[in-house]
Amino acid sequence: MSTKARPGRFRIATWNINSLRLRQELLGRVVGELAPDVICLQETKVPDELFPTGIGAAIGYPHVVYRGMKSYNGVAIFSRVALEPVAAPDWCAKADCRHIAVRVALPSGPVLLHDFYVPAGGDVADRAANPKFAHKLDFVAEATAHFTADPPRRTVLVGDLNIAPLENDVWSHKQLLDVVSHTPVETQGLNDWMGRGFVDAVRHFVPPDQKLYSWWSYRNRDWAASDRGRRLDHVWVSKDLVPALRGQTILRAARDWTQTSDHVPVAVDLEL
DNA sequence: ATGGTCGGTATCCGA
Repeated sequence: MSTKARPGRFRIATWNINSLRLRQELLGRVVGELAPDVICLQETKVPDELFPTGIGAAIGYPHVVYRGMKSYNGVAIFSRVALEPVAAPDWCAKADCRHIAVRVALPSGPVLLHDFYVPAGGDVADRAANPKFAHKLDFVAEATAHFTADPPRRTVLVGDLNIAPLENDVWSHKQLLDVVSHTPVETQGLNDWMGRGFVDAVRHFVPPDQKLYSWWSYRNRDWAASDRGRRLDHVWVSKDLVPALRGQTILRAARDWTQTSDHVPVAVDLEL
């Protein structure tokens, strides 16, 4: 599969950039490698008043929406085609900038696009003992309820969902069953959410017996040799868009870039 | 079994 976008195709990428200001140049490098039409970011870690507003135009993405805060979280969408902001709720009654939504003005009609940064959930997989884990489960449950009331059509949902749902979305299913990101209560929650009318667009192309990761911890001397990855970053499409799916790319090479994020970009192509 | 490494406005917390 070509890694370059082709005419008539709509390529959407998602990347947990782990500080937009620190990695502005790498964002340009992602654009050079993938040439997505739209790129969704998480963990921008920049408050709106300090957002680097010039970089969108500088890398060929004049349409930019963002929702950030100091130090933590933050999401942003850069686009080559016009975006219309869509109201996004506060989840779990927290104004913590984990979701932004837009309509993408494609010639064939608008596509609704959601960019999510689901709470990581802390270290202890116990709702009662760990408020961060409770927040994560509540966030996923609220999002599920949201899409129950409003089933998706012509919708793409992307982001760092911080859950690796399949056995081969982690380097060791057995060893990670008790580790936050792969516990049964989380994977069940994620599957319930996706079940509200979405399809896993990357797994549409890659069979479930094949290992697939988008994140490797910084705490590993040699991330590639140990390859203890997890697939935390996802692209879902509403069921009506499944016939339009054309391909997927996980830019594993980006994990080797100098001063890179611990997540790599994930892209999906649609014929729309 | 343990601890390992990042980024932010930071000498700790979140990942």
